Amino acid sequence: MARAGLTAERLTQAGAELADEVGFDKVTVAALARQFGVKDASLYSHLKSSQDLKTRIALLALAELADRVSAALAGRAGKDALEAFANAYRDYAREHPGRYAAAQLRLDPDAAAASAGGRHAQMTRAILRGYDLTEPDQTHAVRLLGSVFHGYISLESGGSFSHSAPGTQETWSRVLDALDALLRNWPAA
Amino acid sequence: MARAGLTAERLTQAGAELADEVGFDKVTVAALARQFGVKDASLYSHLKSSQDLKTRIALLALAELADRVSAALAGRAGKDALEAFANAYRDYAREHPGRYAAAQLRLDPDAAAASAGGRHAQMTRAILRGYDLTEPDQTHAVRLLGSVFHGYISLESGGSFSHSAPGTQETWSRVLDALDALLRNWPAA
DNA sequence: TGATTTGCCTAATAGGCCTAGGTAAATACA
DNA sequence: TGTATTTACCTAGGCCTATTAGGCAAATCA
Repeated sequence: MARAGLTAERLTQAGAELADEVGFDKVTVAALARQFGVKDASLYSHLKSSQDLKTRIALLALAELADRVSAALAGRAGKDALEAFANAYRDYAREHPGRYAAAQLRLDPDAAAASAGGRHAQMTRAILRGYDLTEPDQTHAVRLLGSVFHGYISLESGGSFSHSAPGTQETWSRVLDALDALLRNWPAA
Repeated sequence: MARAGLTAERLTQAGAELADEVGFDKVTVAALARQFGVKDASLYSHLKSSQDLKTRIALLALAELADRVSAALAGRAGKDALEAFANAYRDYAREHPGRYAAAQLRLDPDAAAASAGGRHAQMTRAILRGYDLTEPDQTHAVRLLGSVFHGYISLESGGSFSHSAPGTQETWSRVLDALDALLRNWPAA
């Protein structure tokens, strides 16, 4: 009987594509096995568990996203960098909703350490170089930016903004204006 | 054989408590049946499906949360209202992580219409009465506040802020300061 | 008290996760 | 090139969750 040529990498890749098509929560070992025309049990030679599969997809997404953000950020500073950064996240979430959902998976400490999480944190800090903030305000600002972007993308994709005017694109760009203004005039403690 | 006295309401309440104990995603029909010492199938006289159970818990959480926020907001305006509002959300999420997660469930249009979602939107707008914003900036600001609070609570509860100094409480209060400053000086388009 | 409703039961199907142990295909090696 | 080893995939089976169909007994009502 011909072999399907499974590897952890191919399974992870296929799992990521499946996630974008049907939703991250519907990525199951069984569904993935179906895609490759093999039995469920066969995947366990390559994956430790269903959780392992999900973690791998999350790590893939975090790395892809970090690459994109990094590319978007190259050569930019100030508001230009802020916008590029924010748009890179939002665009990725729109193009790859399943992967983006995977990137929100809570990782165990080992996986988190091996993830691109550190790159994301560094890049967020890099944006602030264009603004005049010192510690601990820089950390507060990093956390605020993370919250706004994550929150906005999450609410927007959940449809929370789709029931009222104006359009979300307009709000997005006004929110970026507002954040830029805030970072330029960060209130003293 | 004595009856357990199940009703949709008791099941929803117990499901909400279970969610806070073990996580919303671990609330299953089977687990709930176990708690009441009945068979899984028995719950289907009261619930349409597992999805129905989750929706009911979500509606319960949204209503409870709206009540809390409403109480917190009474008699306050300006920054005072902003802080009360934000703290009401954050405190609820900390006290009831499972219910808070349930409140993020994406509801179908029918359930959404019957939910306390409208009250939440109204209350967010109410905060802005203390600031000098007109449409469409008011809507932009509502969306920004929703994004920040949702994003912050989500990241904080996921542990994203727990690996670095300073503490999240300090950041939280500086973020509220920053939002207050931003709303008082909202940049013109 | 008898009739009706209904709450909880048993039984059974289907799907997902996962382990143990087998067979055949690919690879290494002599 | 034939043989030995590794390994990719399979069968079988156990356990968990979701859900439906149909039955009996407890509660309720006439």
